[in-house]
Amino acid sequence: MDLQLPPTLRQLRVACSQCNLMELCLPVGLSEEDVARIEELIGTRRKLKRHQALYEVRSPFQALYAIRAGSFKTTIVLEDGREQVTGFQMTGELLGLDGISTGLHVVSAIALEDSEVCVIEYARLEALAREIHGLQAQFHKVLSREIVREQSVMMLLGTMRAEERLAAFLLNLAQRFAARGFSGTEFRLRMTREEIGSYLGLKLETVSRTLSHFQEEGLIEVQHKNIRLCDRERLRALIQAPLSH
Amino acid sequence: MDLQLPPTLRQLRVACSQCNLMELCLPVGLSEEDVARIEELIGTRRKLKRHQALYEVRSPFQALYAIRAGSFKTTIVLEDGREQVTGFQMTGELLGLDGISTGLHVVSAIALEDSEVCVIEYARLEALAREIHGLQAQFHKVLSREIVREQSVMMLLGTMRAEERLAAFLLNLAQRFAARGFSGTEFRLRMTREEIGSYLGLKLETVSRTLSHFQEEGLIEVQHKNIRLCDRERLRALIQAPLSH
DNA sequence: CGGACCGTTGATTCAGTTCAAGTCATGTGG
DNA sequence: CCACATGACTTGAACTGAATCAACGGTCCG
Repeated sequence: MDLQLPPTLRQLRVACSQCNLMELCLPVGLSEEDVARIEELIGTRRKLKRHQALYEVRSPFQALYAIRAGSFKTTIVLEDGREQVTGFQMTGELLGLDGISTGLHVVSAIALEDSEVCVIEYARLEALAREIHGLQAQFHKVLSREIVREQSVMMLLGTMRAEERLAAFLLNLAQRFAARGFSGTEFRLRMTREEIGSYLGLKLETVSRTLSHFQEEGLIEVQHKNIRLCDRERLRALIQAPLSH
Repeated sequence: MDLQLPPTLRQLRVACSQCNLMELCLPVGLSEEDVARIEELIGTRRKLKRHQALYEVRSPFQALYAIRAGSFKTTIVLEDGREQVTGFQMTGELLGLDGISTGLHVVSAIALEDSEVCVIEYARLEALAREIHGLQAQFHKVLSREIVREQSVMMLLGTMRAEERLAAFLLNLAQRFAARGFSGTEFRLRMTREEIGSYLGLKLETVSRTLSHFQEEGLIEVQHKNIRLCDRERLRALIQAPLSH
């Protein structure tokens, strides 16, 4: 049946039920029939090139976006031009939640590599959430999870030292790669040192130095954007008791 | 009719429609009849003494709390005991959103003064949100607003200098007091210098020094916990261009 | 009314920034 | 397909904003 649709429409209809991100995305824990109904939600998909904006700050909000492939950063800009990365999002994660509050986006979402998202029209999501209990519950959890995530970033920025921030960052990335079936030990950073620094409240030089330092200590191996975690336990211990010298 | 109920029950039934916080709390923008239905939601109220916990980290989540009177801080604790204040909440604001994600609270909520909250059982809220469109919409906005608020704290912690952080903090408080019908120019801090510092990622000495500095500059008057904003414009300007000396 | 907490201020230290120089990688146009 | 330009990363040296350590005054609560 799908095969009879013209190619562009066929592309629109790759179903949630067929998507290997199902258990990371909105349809978590839903029955088969509910997932079928959710598929109505996914209007279109959108491809983005590296550095392209999925949405910009102050643009009107109408949709959420589920990342199907690739990764993004979200950034907020101060009037004087200073920019802060507020998050890095990868496959299966939802973008756009910031817009619900005022109807305008307060961050920009920029692709870190060529990426593809599922467009979830918000009005339809709200309507469907009223009908499907599990979808409502899951959506609320996603919103709350974002609140919790940001709280741990606040912790990181407010009380941790540079080493601890980097360690927490690497472990968090590793854990998310692992949850997606990739190696949690060896991975490629999709963002620059400057973007990492912006996220962690550090300068790019500090990020670079700290990574080198970790390498000297045998905690990780760094080769450009390729990271290998050699001693996860010590890295984890670092978060509570930073290297003392 | 209310008067015929025993005192304890009467207390339970002070209605949203009678509450002067209505336009700050969940019932924003609802019709009279919908507000009447929301009143079913508000199970009980709870009074807390200063320093008392409304909920503790890791405690099971079943309810949200609307602050009826008083104020709170939310804190998150690292395993080594370091603590971070993640927010200050005042009248009309909602507490407990962090628990939705996992069913356990990830922060503790502590009263900064003798306070009172309305208990909103979460299961009932979800059920009612499925029926009342406006309630659902408003609840999602509240969740999103918290995400946005935390993003601006991330900005503050990640890219601002001590002076800017304090200025942003004071202006934010002023704006919230004003929204509640209090003076946005003169107010009393409900929290200690240490708590402010924890929130802003500064030490209490830095908070104290910076406040003194603002006073020398004629930006504010400080007397213990009483603050008076003398020059709002310069304070605001500070956020983009910190005092250079 | 006494004691613990809260806040202020000063001197010193230090983690991270800033400035600078140079290497390496990437990708674009000739 | 190479050459060159640009952006990304590393490392070093000097600087600085905020932390730390310390001492003291004020206040508020029990």
